[in-house]
Amino acid sequence: MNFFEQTGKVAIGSRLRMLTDKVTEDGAQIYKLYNIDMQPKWFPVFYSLAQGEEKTITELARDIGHSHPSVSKIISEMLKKGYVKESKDKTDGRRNLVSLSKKGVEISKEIEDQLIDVNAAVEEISAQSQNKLWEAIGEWEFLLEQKSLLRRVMEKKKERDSLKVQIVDYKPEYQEAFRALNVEWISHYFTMEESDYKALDNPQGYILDRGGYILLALYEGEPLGVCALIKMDDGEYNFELAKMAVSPKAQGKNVGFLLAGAVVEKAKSLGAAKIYLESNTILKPAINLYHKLGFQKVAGKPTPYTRCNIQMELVL
Amino acid sequence: MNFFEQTGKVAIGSRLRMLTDKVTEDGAQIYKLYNIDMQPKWFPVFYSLAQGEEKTITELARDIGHSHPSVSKIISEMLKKGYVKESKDKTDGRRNLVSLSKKGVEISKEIEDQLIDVNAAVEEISAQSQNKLWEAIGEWEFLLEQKSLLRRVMEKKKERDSLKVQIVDYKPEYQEAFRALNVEWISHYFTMEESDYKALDNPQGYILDRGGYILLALYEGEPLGVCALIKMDDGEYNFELAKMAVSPKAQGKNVGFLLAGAVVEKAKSLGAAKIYLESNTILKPAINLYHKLGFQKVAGKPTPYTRCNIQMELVL
DNA sequence: TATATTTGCGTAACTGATTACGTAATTAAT
DNA sequence: ATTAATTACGTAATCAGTTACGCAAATATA
Repeated sequence: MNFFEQTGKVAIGSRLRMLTDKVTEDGAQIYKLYNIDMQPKWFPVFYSLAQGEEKTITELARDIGHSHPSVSKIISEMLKKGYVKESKDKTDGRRNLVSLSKKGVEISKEIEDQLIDVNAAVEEISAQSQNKLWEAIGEWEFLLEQKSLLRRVMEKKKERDSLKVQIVDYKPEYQEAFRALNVEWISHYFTMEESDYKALDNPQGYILDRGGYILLALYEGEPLGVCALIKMDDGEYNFELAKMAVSPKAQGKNVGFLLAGAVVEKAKSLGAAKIYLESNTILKPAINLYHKLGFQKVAGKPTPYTRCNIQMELVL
Repeated sequence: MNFFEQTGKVAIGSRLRMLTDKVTEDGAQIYKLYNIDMQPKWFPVFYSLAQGEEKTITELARDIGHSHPSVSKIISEMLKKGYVKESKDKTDGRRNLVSLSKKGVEISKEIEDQLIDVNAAVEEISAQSQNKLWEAIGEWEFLLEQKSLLRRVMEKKKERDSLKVQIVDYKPEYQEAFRALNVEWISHYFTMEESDYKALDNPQGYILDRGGYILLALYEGEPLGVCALIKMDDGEYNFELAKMAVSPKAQGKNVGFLLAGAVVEKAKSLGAAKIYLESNTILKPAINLYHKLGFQKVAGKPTPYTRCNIQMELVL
């Protein structure tokens, strides 16, 4: 098993599967040892029924943590052996009440010695181990219940990505990147308009000199995201979030979220009251992002862009 | 998961399987998160090949602990994706040398971040656990390697059975059992002979009074095994092990071994030099038992029994 | 040198689970 | 009282592995 020590914990799934196989392997042999005509996979169902009460297929499935078709199949196999009997529920014709037959009850008595011995064997292994497998499984079940492995990995990914992403202020040397990243997506989804060129060709005069700001997200030093805060001339101290662009290369690297978050923080620290933005509903990831940051849909503002079909606002 | 706390450790296989499923479940999603077009089940093969060298199907299978058909199938799937390339070994036409293609090497670089994050996620779970699953698996793998679960269960069974089996000296009240148990097997496999009746009908006169002994094995108080030591009249102080019978009810309960062992001990403690016995090779379990106790095949002694086709002897 | 055994590996069938889907019975809603 | 939604559960297809088997190539043996 040296292999798994090399791969690292990613392989925990594979490794678990192999141990499962090894533990399960001997199952059939063990029943044979006790002269019990039973398949290992029947055991959970069998045990659940041995508690005495009649149970439906679905109840059994929930009990033992299998899907109901699995239980359905197991029951039909046990039926063939005569270990269980079925009866229709009188008040509910869909339900199939299953219980141990006389023969099944006999088997359940014969099986007791086996349970004792297997238990003892497992305990023996436990006693020779520093780390208790049984308890470790319980802890994992609990922790995965709280938060799935996928969710945990997503968090780790975000953490790591965040370290690589650096938010910086605009400098003239970034003008080309600011232009290119915006042209890329605008011309992909729509067509460039008059006001686009104005802002992208001359961010200094059109945005910064008018009291606006531009932030960039550098991923490992390379500018992969840009976003402008344009001062609005509505009499109050509000900004429009505009010209936000993230390179497809940065997809899934959390760049958009970090950048937009930084922009909101910037506006807040400047003492702005509101951030306004215009977008289009076909840009679903963007809309989702704005929503996540707290932007709410508003309507009715005049806009120079034909591509705008949704307007949003965040009160700071 | 309350269910498993009730069943006891017998269900460790089921429980392991369910945890395996849960851990594996998210696998495909995780690859998607990193935009990697790969199936979780490919990972072990992929990882093994990423070490650089060309490997054959069989080498890969051994490496990752799968069967070779499994690897064969995985390789053919990865081939379709263009992640690996095959080439025939020039010196051995059977071998199929597999290595990562250029595309595969690219993927292996992309995958690195994912390995880091999954590792971190697993470590996080570990840090929140008292019992380390990863290490516990390692310990189980080691201990099962040393001695399989089946073997351990067998030992536990023997221990428990031995406690229930009691070896006692013959008393007149056991004469019926002594007779019945012997008649059962002799008439099942052969036919009762003159000398059988003599010994079975009158053990006192025919065996005990002539310096012989009879031991019985009681299983939970019930006599299920009998065995006689008949003093031989060959001039030395030797015994013949005879009229050994174990009830089919006691099958697999270790009764035969305990009984025969006790008989050998008895002879030894009496200062006998040898134990001799006659049997038939169709009684395989019996022959095995004698063999296990150290009896060796001998030949040439005269015998009154037509059913005897093998003679054995144990020098004490 | 001929023959037997071993090895590599692909195909086929099986296994123990799953998800997907369909049908019938029950319950809820209008 | 219909109609819609939910529930119970069986069948079929799928999945990721396995064992069984057979062929061809290589190696060992007589």
